[in-house]
Amino acid sequence: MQTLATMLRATPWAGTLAPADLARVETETLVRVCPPGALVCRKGEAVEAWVGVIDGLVKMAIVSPEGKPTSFVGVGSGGWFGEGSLLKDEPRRYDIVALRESAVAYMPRATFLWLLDTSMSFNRFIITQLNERLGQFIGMVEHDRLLGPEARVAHCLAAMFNPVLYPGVRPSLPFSQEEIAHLAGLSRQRANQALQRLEQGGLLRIDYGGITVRDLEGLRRYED
DNA sequence: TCATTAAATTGTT
DNA sequence: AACAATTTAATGA
Repeated sequence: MQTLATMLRATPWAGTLAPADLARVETETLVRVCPPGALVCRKGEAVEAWVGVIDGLVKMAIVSPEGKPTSFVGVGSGGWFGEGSLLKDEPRRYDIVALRESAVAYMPRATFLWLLDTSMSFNRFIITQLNERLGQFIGMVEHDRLLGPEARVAHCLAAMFNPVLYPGVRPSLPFSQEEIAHLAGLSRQRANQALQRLEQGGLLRIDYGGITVRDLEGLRRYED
């Protein structure tokens, strides 16, 4: 996944578009390369585009008034997000931060709405996307209430490999343990211990500055 | 290419 | 939250 063209070719809805229409989408969509730590989108700004990750890794996050950062979801290569805010015509509610150098696509609102009006498969894709996202968040609440730290981390990482939401994610994720802690809503030392237990269970491998998933099904099914 | 230093990340208390 | 150990990146010979 390196260019907008290859990303679009891999999406299910692009295949049913007429070549001219696909070309139009490609022309109207902007691509920007964001260095690590850069803001891809700012909280509070008007939502003028649907955002896709061509290559790289970004996260949705906010900082509390006290300055405590909380991350919600990571989005890897091939993922799109922001359709909810785009449809509701509201200001963006989260910051989007690049975790490493990432190529990001911005599809203008007009293009997005035009696809909604003209392409049935695009509509189906959006419905599926919203549905998957809903399921992801319901799962997060459920795990947050019922399961221990190890399972929280496990499910959090497994969610990064949802093939519907993030088609192009590779098995190794450059997430520092601090990032994982933010994503799972844990302190860093608790996340550290959880990761070590998961590594002992053979579910993943801890690398410097990241982790590699070895048993995705095991992570999905992990329970205390 | 190798050695030294700085910065980031991790494991532990 | 703070510390020490480890790994990577950067710098210069």
